[in-house]
Amino acid sequence: MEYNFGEVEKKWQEKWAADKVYKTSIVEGKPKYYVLDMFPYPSGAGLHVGHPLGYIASDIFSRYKKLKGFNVLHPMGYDAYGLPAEQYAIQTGTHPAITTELNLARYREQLDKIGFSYDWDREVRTCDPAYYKWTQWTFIQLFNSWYNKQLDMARPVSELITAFETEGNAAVPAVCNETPVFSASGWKQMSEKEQQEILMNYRLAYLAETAVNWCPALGTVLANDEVSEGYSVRGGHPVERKKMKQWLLRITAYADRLLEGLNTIDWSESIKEIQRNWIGRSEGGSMRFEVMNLPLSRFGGGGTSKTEIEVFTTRPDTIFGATFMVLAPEHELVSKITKPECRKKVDTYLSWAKNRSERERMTEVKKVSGEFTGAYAINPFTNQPIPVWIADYVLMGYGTGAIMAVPAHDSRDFAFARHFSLPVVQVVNKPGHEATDPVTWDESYDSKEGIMINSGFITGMQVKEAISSVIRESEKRGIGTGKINFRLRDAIFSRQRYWGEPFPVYYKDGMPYTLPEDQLPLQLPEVDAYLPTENGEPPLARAKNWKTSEGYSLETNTMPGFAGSSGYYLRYMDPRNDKEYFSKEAVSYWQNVDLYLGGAEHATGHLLYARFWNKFLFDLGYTVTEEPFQKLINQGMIQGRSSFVYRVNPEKMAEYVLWERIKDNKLGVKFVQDYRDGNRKFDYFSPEAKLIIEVKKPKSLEKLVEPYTEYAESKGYKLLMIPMIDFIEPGIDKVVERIVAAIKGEDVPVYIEKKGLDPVPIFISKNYSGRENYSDALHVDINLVHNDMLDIEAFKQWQPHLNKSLFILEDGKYFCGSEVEKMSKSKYNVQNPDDLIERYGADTLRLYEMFLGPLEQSKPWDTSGIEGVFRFIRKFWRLFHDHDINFSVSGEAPIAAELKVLHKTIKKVQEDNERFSFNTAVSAFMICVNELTELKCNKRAILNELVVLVSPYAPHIAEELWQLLGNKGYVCNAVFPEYKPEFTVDNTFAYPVSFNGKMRFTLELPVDMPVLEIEKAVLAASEAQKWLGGLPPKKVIIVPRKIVNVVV
RNA sequence: GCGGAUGUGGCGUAAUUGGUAGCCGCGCCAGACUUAGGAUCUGGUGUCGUGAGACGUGGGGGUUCGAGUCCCUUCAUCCGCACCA
Repeated sequence: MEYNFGEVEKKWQEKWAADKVYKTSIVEGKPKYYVLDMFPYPSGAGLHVGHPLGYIASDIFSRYKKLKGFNVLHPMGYDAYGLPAEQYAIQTGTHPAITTELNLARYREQLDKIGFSYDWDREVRTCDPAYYKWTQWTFIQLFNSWYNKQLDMARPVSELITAFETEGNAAVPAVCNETPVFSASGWKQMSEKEQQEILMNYRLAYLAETAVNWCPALGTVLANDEVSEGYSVRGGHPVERKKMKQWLLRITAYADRLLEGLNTIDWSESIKEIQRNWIGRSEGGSMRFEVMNLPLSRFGGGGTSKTEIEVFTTRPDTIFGATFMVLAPEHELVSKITKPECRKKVDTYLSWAKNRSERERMTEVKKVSGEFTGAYAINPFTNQPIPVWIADYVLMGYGTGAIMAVPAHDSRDFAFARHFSLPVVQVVNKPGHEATDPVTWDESYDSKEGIMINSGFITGMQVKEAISSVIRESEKRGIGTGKINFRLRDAIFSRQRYWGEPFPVYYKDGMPYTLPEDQLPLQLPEVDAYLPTENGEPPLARAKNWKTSEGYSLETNTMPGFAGSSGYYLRYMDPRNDKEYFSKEAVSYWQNVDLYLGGAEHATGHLLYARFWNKFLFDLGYTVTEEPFQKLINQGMIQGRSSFVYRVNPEKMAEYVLWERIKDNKLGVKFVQDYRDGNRKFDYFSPEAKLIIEVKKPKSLEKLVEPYTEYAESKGYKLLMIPMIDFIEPGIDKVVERIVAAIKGEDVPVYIEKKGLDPVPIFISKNYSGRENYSDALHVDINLVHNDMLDIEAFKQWQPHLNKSLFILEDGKYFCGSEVEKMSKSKYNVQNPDDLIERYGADTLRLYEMFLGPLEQSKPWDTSGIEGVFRFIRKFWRLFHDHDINFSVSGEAPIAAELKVLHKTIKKVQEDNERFSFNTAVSAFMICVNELTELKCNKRAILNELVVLVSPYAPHIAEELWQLLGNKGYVCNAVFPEYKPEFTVDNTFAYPVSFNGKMRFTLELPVDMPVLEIEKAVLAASEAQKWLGGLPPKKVIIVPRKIVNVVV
């Protein structure tokens, strides 16, 4: 029987499910291996072929590890909260849970058809109360923790309270928001509310008024990683800065550990680099500059209030070159220090800067703008007064929102100084160069290489030495310290949306408190609409009785998407536990994820939050490893390959084709195109033949016959009016014949009346020369195209208006064009896996997706190669069957050649699996099957092993053959065959013999032949004489079992 | 502008340690079979050249007996970041 993939695949999928073949449990003593796919969000569109690429790879690796004796954890579940379902709910009123449920079912159905080895008993969904109970629980732990810098870990807030009660906050080594210093007695005198407000500055989950990314279109705030270039990543809506009170996670406390941890994990360099950039650690110093002569009257009375501007700089060494200062427009000191005479201009600048969108600000980076405040500060090292400016190239969100400007050694400061004619002083000298007058410079010298000049006590030092000297001196004088600054911001954790986890938080006296853990989960309430209330409160404010049993009102924000996905890999270890997040036993056995597979788009979002989440739980003693994902592989994107048909513009085509026939004196007379005479314009005109030719639709021509004839007669010209339809019927040749006749002076009718045809679309095959001059490319559904050939009948049925289409073919075929683009519905290039499985089966799809190329590389999806893989599957099947396709294997002992093929393949496939080179492994299978077919090998001893080898890639056919071979149990529980080198060794080696590095011939010699004898044998070979040309060789290089190179 | 990655036949790719460039597959060409099909099988297929042979891994240069692989330089494409002090 010819291989019936449909039947076989269905059969085994059902058996696997019925027997729970992929159910996993802890087996003490057996080595574990945890393979995880990135949490999918099941959208309404279902899977396209790009999604399963990673799943297939991880499934192959899971199955392989299982064959190698590992206890493999390979779960799957869904990130089920998300904006699309909620947007749909807003539009239609359908509860997002319903939409989500539908999408999940469809997703699951598609996944099942591909034959994955997931343990579905471990499935989790973020929107399931049994799951989000633990998301809420983690939030409570964050709320009740603070970060101890000294111990470098999170500690309970209760410890903090004890410290405040005994010694106040001055000596507490915490990462916290700015908090006034208080003593133990000060703490005790505070009201509960005041104490809670203080504690809020320390908590790892805290409520604060901050500038947030507000997206009006989505009606919610977004985290930094959810915004790109001023637009929301999801949906592409504009985002603006807005001050709001929001929950935040103090991820910045972990900045250093998040950075350090990158050195311990096996991730691609590019993702690590993206994370490093995102964390943005920079080392430098913080320095305070005193502002001179403040207008004291503004503070009511002649106090001695000292105002200082604090700056952060990575180049404290250049302080002697700091000739002015710049504050961000939003800086709190701006209004305080601005002199009355400058106030008007400053205010104008402030309102201009404020009204500028984020977008404008980003695109106009190169435009220099700013305003002088009138104030001066003292450079603490030069003791010179330097002007204080405001400018929006200084960002409030980074450092202190103020800088000391060193125009000689910072390109932005340089541009600013030039624009406003501020002084530039050189303080670093380029090694090996003389100092020059900065007036002559075209750009600043930003390098960290050089010797200090004009710099007081650091003059003559190297930059590096100068940096530490200045920091030391600043610390001594109490005007600054060494400081490390991060670009990373705390993560905004509130969303003004319905479809997300409710916060386990209620408000008492305006202060937030967390619910007791035994009241979790706090379930998402029902609402009458998924929109904000009239007063702009989030949708949860619509819920009836959204209060605790004591009557305190509950938080109306919900958590963001990354809340549920940050710790899901932990929950898979023990997914049905209702007492704990996960048991101690489970986490100490499964530890962390060994192999994590997913797209690179989560580089700064999920992958950073999950690492933070895990580290926090590690500090609390729940997780057992610092890093959640040991090895990360980012599968490349699958792009779409669009197909095009070319719709002819008949008028343009007729003109183009005709011109090709009459231009360059081809008919013996010269023609010009687009001839003009006054207001009249004609398509072609030959002054020699006094002939005008006009090509148009019959309808247009009819109207023109009269005026044109009149005109032609008045000028003594001949006139030909050719309806476009003539080019198709009777055809271009007949048209040319008429023109030739007219040139010869024969009597040719001006216009032969013709009925215009109904306008039908005309499509021309791709390779007609000149086609691009008269046709437009239109996307055509890729399912109507095979190997770039259009299925014309199917195309006509595709859309009603194409029904009567005409085609201009090449060799009776219509060839389509193609282009690589994003896979999208509107481009008709979406390939859905179900169609391919229907036609070729899941095994072929799995093999083909792997065969496409290296896993991490992006590539266009092109089905033209799938036939080859399909052929391989059938050829593989035929190895086990005789001519009449009856199952037939022999029990005979295999011969050496067969064993060699098998073991060569075992070795290759094992190595390829280990290095995730699945494309080359598929090649190896093809080679193996080709060679065994050649050898007519149907021996059980060989084929049994081969089936195991193939099973991770093509599990269904492998399972069927495994059973036909008479084995007990499932092939997925078999043992990976052992490679035996003795079967692959040869006793001869075909040496490639090169002359001057160019391969000329091969020479078969015994493997163990000594070098000297090889040389003799090579030089004695008859082919060698030709290349030696009678001369003795200069040198002979022999690498045993590799190569011979003769230098002449 | 900065950072990262990638450039090999008509196409997807292979070459794991510096050692026969182009494996495997698609496509194409020729042939066989045939109930004409988008089936199967066989052979061929980097470029130029009738040929011996020459050339050939984006371009240029270098190291080496030998370079797709190492070094320098340059170009192109893709991705990420971008006033980050």
